[in-house]
Amino acid sequence: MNPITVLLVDDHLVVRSGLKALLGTQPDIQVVAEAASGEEALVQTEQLSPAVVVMDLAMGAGMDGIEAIKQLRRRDSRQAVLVFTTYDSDADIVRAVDAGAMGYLLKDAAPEEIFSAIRGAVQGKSVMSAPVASRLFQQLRNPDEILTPREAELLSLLIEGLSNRELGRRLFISEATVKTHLAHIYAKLGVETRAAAIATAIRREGMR
Amino acid sequence: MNPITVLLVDDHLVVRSGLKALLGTQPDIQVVAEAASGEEALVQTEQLSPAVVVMDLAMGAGMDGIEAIKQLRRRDSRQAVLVFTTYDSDADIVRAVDAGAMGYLLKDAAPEEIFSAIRGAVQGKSVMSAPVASRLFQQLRNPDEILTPREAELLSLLIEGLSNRELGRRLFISEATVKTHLAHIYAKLGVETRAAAIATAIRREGMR
DNA sequence: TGCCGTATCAGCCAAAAGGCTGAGAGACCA
DNA sequence: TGGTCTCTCAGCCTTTTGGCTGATACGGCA
Repeated sequence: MNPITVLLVDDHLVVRSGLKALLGTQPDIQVVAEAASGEEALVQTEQLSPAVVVMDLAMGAGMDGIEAIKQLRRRDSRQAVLVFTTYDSDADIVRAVDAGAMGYLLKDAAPEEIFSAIRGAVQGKSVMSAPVASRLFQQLRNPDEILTPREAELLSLLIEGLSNRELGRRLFISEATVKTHLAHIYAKLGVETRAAAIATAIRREGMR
Repeated sequence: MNPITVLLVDDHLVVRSGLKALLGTQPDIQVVAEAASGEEALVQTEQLSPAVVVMDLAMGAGMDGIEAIKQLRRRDSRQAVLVFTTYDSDADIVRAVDAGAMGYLLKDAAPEEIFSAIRGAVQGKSVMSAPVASRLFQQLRNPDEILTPREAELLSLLIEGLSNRELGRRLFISEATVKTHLAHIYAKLGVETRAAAIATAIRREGMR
């Protein structure tokens, strides 16, 4: 049986080599190429059609990981994308999954976990580190549970179309505080603008 | 039977006197006060409790008519507010009705129309000039019909949470054009910000 | 032929929103 | 007692939005 071909995408050489060495210990996994940026990843994928793309989200310059995943999805390539990153922020997890990632691994994951994630990915199984999975499930089950009471209150007014100033007046807090809450809400909903937050919140049913 | 007490609110003296003279011809209608601004209108209403407030929307300085109507509603006063204005823009009509206006008359309305509007208002009947009514019904029936095809297209992307730049790229037009379209959409939906536009559009069912 | 609606774009300016950092107070829990 | 979470606020700076004015172009309709 042919080995699973893998493309590594990470802007740090050390990480790439380390991962490559690690994966090299597995006879059924073969790293066929490396890329240091999202752009490079797209080109390499096009040319080599690896079975799995293991990608960091934070790329120093140019296209970031999320965008690269979206681009790959758009070309309806059949590669499975595994996110391999340092942090497990709520926002990144949601965005990566939305973009089409098959799995989400933390860099401190055990080697065996990484191997099985890659093997599972080619079979269409999605794998994620335990802490990541628990966060994601919590999100999916009830996205509002992860919002604090105050944040939920603010969100419910936000979707009425109020401005920051109006939100502040309504809740008897300063505009600065409103902005702080909003930043947290955006992070938790996995969006970047109030427009997207409203769209997301209203769509998640119940909030209308 | 006591005459219907009326407060006139308009920043133009000539309009007030003209209207006062006109209404003076009707024995069952009595103008008890006049105000030249939204603020003044609130004070006068408080003190005199007129049965009907006839108000222009465009006030030179300070609080505008829409805001004045909202304030009156908030104090849950029992006055009926009739909008008496020069223009019949879609935005103003919707906003005035939303704010709680009982009727919407154009300044070129026939005297008889004005009299009957005032008489109807005290009985809880809402009256509006024919062109106003037709616009409003069109809005309510299907708000999208009044949007041009291009505007509707833009709106459908807007509620996805895209920024102006992204909208431009997606539609192959400049950001300037996006802004122009947005301004028109806001006017037609009767909102002022993209956040409110999204909230409104999604709620009007069908757009989700 | 001239006007109107639609779609396109520009430039300028003010207001709103967002990113980032840092910080203090109170609650709760280990 | 010390850490963590939540809520609060500030300042600074950049980007995005929105308001306003004005302009060009095309197609239909009177």
